[in-house]
Amino acid sequence: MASAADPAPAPAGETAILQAAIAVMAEHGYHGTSVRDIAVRAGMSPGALYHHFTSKQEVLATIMERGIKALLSRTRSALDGAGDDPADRLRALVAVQVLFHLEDQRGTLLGTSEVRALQEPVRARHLAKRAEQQRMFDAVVGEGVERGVFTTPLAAEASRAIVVMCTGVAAWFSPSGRLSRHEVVQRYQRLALDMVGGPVPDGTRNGMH
Amino acid sequence: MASAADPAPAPAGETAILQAAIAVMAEHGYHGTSVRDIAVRAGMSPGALYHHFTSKQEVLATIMERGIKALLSRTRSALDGAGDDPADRLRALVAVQVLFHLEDQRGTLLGTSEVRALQEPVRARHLAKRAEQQRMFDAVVGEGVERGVFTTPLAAEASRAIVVMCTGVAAWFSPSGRLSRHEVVQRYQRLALDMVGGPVPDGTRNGMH
DNA sequence: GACCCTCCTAAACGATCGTTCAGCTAGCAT
DNA sequence: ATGCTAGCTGAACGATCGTTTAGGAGGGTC
Repeated sequence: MASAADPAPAPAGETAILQAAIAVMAEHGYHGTSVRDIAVRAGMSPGALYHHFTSKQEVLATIMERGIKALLSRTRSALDGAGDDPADRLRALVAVQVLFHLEDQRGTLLGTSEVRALQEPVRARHLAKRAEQQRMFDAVVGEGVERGVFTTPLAAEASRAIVVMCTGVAAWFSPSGRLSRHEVVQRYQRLALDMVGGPVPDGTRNGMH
Repeated sequence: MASAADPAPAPAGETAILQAAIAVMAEHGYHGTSVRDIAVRAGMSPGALYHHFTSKQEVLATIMERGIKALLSRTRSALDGAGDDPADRLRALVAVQVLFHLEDQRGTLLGTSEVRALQEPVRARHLAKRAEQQRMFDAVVGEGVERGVFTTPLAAEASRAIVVMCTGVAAWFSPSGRLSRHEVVQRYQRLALDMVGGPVPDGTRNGMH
């Protein structure tokens, strides 16, 4: 019964290593983090790490692959349940993108700044998945423009800016800050729709002065 | 006469070290770059580096301090010459922010991902200057909203998103790509004004369907 | 010619790096 | 009891790290 009640069950083995690596690498970067740093934080000796991973590089690769896979999966299922309206679909994309990077801020910092530390061919695979993620935004924005729901002449630029802006929340958000996660999502949905020239709630449209 | 004609005069001494450090550190990060890497690329032996800097850390500090100082200086003088209209002032800020990060893409990558490698008190000073830079955007957006030129209810979020979006160009821009620097500037000016609910040229305003 | 200063090289320093290895322990199957 | 395996410890390995040191080449000044 203790296992269900523990708020932080102090994970062991592979899970402990991955959590420790995310924490330490997010702060000091891949090359700024030693295998000893990771092992100590995971509560084991340096050698024990090599029972679960073949190298420090494989630890990073595992973190990055699972992270991008989870993001792509959540993004796809959000689109699946978003209906047909381009504005709804863009709101769904933004909600997932913002929430994902808010829930795993340290993982996001790793994902954005340590791609360069990945060795091939993992690095190329990772970049391909990031491009795939971007393409889902491009498609939703592009369809909105085709249908006349979005009026921006800068679909490609707006789409890229939206992804960058949503990823950026991981760099400044604080759970004890002024805004809740939900409020951040709502505001970024509005900003995204403003960028593509999409519809916003009655009485609050920009330029209605 | 050769010195004036050489396209790349192969800098020596301190300049060579700084240029080499920016190039190598932008690719592999501070901890992923050795003093030997920097020295070899600068055309000297590792020990020679210590005639110009007291440590590898001081090399990074010099790069970061000069970079943020140049950005702040250019931003301030852009505002000085921008006139009174909030839209013009925001366009001036965006132009500087985009151009600066396009002209020194590698320096930008360093500036955004290696702040964590800076030691105190340089790190704190650097973060303070970054906050100062953000505050200049906040002030321009805030005044535009006060005057009714910008209609967004999300001034703070839009301001932060604009800075993030403009900084982000360093990550994807290619001089041989589809867009010139000038075109990027113009499009990002438009995106920024869309985000704050500002005026855009006649016949192209969003929502005019 | 003597002196100094700038800039450099070559070699070496101790520390720390990623990784390996021999061996110990606890649990489970036979 | 015996054997097997998973998970771990502690010590050690060669390599590379940031930095220091001794000394030399070259140019300007008295």
